[in-house]
Amino acid sequence: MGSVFFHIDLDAFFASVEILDHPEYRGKPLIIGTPGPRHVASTCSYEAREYGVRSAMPMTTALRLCPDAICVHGRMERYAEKSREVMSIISSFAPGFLQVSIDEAFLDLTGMERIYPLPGKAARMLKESIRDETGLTASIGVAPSRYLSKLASDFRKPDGLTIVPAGMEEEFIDAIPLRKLWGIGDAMLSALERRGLRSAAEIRRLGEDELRRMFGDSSGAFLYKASRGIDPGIYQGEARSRSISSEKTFYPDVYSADAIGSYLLEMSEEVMFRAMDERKIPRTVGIKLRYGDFTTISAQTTPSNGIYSSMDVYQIASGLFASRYRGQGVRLLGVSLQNLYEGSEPEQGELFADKEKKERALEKAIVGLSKKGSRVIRARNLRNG
DNA sequence: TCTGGGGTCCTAGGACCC
DNA sequence: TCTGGGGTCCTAGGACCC
Repeated sequence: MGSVFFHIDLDAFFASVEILDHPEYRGKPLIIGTPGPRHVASTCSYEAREYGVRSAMPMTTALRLCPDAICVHGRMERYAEKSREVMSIISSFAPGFLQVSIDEAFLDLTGMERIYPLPGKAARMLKESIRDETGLTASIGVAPSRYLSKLASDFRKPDGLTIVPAGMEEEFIDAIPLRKLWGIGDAMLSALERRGLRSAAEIRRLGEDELRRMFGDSSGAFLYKASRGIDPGIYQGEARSRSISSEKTFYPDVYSADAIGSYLLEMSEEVMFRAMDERKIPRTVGIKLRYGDFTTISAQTTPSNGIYSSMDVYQIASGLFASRYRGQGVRLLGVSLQNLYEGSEPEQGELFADKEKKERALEKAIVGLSKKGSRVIRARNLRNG
């Protein structure tokens, strides 16, 4: 009768793909990440986890914990390819498919008792198909809400299956530490602790109005629902692109104005090419600037003239940079496009110079070429072109 | 522990409008 | 001239996720 959701989570996804492609890595501690300062691990094998290595951990720390780990650079294109294989298996298993990241998806099996009378058995079948057809293992959570199914898939890993039956929602939530609830990070955890709230059961004793007063409307409503296992609606928004960004951390810090200029140019081109590829036009350009002491500054502007070429982006980004920069070593630079709307041409009646038209035509040609696999995109070509 | 890169969403204040 | 209320857009910063 009630709702039935699956959350499917691939185990140590990047590391598992590397092991598939390099069987000699099997059984060894493996880290996806570049050794050296200012790098972090993106994933690691379960063998590495035994040493305490975790995702997002600085590589220097990871290698201190596990000096013998094999480190490999991430190969995003290969992972995306493998992800498509898995997602096609999952999406053909049942309707109500919702992919939420490269290695995770939801299925809605509500009302499918005829085909899958036992959700647990269905989940085992799906795990087997994924393993047989791709060589990868997945952990699955089965629960009456998306939110709970996501927590359930993480409950037993790797190759796990956790079922939360209707009526057991609160018991299950109570078995999970607050910090592991989706949407509760370090800041929220401290805010809760400051008020003596250490468990979902304690949060549940407070009314929704009280929680909203304490934590604000949005967080209050979130806590009220999450502590009861009700989906707080985190995955409801349609998946559309709202921003495109590129950023880079340097080691050592960068001081040279020339170097900063060429990085801004390169990143401006990269984000604008991606926008054109998606047939989007940005209304806002932003920059991000981080100094050696980790102070982070962001700035954005929405020019009335419109943004139609990567030279527009570069000029705006340079202007923003110049107006904020306080002459210290730069640890990180980033360029972003926001407020994207559909379209590949300027609005009708919009004024723009001949030069702009040519610039845009040239860039469109380059996007076309790069789509065909050609590797001709180069910042320098445009600079004097 | 010395802190990536790519995203989404929220908040708070100010400008501006009716 | 001492001063409402609601709405929208913009900016800067921050929390959170994978």
